[in-house]
Amino acid sequence: MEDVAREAGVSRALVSLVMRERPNVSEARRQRVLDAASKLGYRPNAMARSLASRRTKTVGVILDDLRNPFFAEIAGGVEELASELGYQLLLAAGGRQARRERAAVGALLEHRVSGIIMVSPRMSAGDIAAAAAEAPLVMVSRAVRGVDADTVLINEAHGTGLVLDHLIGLGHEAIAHVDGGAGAGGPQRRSAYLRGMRAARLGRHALVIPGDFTEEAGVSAAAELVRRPELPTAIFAANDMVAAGLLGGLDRAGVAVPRDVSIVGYDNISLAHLAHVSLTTVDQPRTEMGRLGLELLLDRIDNRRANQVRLIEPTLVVRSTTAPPRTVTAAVA
Amino acid sequence: MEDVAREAGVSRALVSLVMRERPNVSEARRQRVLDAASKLGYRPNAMARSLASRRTKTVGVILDDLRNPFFAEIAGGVEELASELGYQLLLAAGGRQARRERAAVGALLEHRVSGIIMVSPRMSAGDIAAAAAEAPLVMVSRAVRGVDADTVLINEAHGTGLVLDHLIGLGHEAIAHVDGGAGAGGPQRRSAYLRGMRAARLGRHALVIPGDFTEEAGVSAAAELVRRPELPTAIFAANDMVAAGLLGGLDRAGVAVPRDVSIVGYDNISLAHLAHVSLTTVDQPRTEMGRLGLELLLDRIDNRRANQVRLIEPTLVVRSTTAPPRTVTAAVA
DNA sequence: CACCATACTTAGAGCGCGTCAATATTGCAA
DNA sequence: TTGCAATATTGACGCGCTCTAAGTATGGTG
Repeated sequence: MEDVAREAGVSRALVSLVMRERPNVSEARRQRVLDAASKLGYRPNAMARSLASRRTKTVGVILDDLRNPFFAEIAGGVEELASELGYQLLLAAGGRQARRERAAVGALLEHRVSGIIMVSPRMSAGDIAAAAAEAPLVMVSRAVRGVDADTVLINEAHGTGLVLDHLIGLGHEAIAHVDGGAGAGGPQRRSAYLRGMRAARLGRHALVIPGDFTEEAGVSAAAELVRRPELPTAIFAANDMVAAGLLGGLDRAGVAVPRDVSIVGYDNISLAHLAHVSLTTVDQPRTEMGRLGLELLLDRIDNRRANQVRLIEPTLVVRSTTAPPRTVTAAVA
Repeated sequence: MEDVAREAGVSRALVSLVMRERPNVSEARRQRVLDAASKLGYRPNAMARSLASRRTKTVGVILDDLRNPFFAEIAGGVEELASELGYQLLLAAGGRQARRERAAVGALLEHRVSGIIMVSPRMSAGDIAAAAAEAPLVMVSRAVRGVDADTVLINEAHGTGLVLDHLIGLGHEAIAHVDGGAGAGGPQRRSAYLRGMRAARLGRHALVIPGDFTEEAGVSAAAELVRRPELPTAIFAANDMVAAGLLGGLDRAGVAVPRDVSIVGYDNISLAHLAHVSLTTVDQPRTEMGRLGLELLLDRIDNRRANQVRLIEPTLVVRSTTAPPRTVTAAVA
């Protein structure tokens, strides 16, 4: 900085003012400073800057795994807005392990990120509260009571309701659910499913196949279902990966979709709309979720205010894996 | 740090030694310091640390877009290894625009990252050389001559060769190619395709449909192909997204795959192995590419040595979108 | 003319650490 | 006892910047 000042023939303070893009600097001097800087290849040192100013232009993002498109797309949304606003992104994956998540939080805090966005963390509520006490925190896709943080949530009950309404509207009664285990949204979708089935007086048809959010879970759920004496006429999968596994597993077992069984997924990941999959599914606007998460975070950083919960309404995307049940079709024919 | 020292009844220097996990500190004092630190909620300040030590435990990653699984999975590989080694990841997307990429590089350099991994950058060779002059650089999926950087490359010629050998082995002659435009690997695959066709004395059948790496390109390529008097018997798509678009577009046009046309993709992204897509494609080990990129980068950081180029050999994954051409099948029948 | 806003300089403290040299303390073996 | 290595302390400097306070120069306004 000294060198730049000397080169431009101004004081070090003025260089600092120019670098921070502060007003009350004449255009002429500004240019001379910028020219000198680029001539000398000078770049302000972000570390020194944040040390001195006690502020950072970085936010941390913690997610499960970048190789999971759901997380990658949310991170993409965060990144998009962050780069628009000149923020930097420090990214860490927790791999569904509370221990790794805690380590990630620690690393982010050591870097004094100005805030943290956690996407469906697996950590305990206590750990989350501890993190929230040290930095502004926004949770996406997980709710924890009594934590000083903002939350971006999908209205899972609504999404599940859309699925059931769609299937029941088609005439289905035997609607099974392959659940997502303990992961984000899994329990909510399962209980909304059970509630919905009872509300539609289909409680006796309710059937939950345990699973997780992987394609393998869908494959083995398919195997389990075909072993049973009777196949349900529709299956609501906890997410699209599971649905894809179901599609594959049922296909190999000679069960035609949607002729023999209708399938609905959840997430609307990119593969869902491919013509050869064409999965009926619940769309979650992931990029928006990421952007909204960062929006809340930045708002929280500079205006302290009450915790907010943003409920995002999912929508149903009807494609080709759902149709009226076989018996109904037969009756119509 | 002062406070921790006071609380533990030791000197500030000792706290520093403990925090840096240096040897020659007695276990007893170590524990006292760590206890005091956790009691006071002390966290070393990574900014101050790197300012003072002139070293950073962060690496920067620049890619196109996290919402593209290809990039997300490479980033996932980098993240995986980074977290194993205690490195932090600063991530930025360039959105295929040289301007944004330059800005991202600038931001990373201001943060004094200890190195940068660029995944198929769009920037000019000059810009890349400039970046390489300021920080250790590793490029993944793009080669630039005369730049002081390591490179992780896919052997595109080999991958394309695998595709053509497979198709020609099945009896195909009219093999078209939907190309990927100027993006990473696109030109290489196209020219390897053209070379391969000529080498197989099929030059007269060579047909390149311009496209890019999107599903839409595949859809419109399908439309273009069916408008022609004669359909090729096989199509080599520049990547899986294009292949997926082709599958969808051909399906809507009533062209059956692989009965009427065989399709081969490139990348083996997660959707490719789904039963309902089951795309024959060329597999690129993306996680490995990411890990290898970081490995090279860290090696470069602490042992200055000659530039390395690691050529990764892709493999062909034969699934259900390829079969002998119709005429041959008919002849056999 | 005094007055004042704008532009710029000077000087220096301090952000939270790492680093280093010099020195002190301890335990333990010879 | 001496000696020595392993531990620990002290004090000071500097990393590259921000920020404050106080001051100087310049030009325009009433």
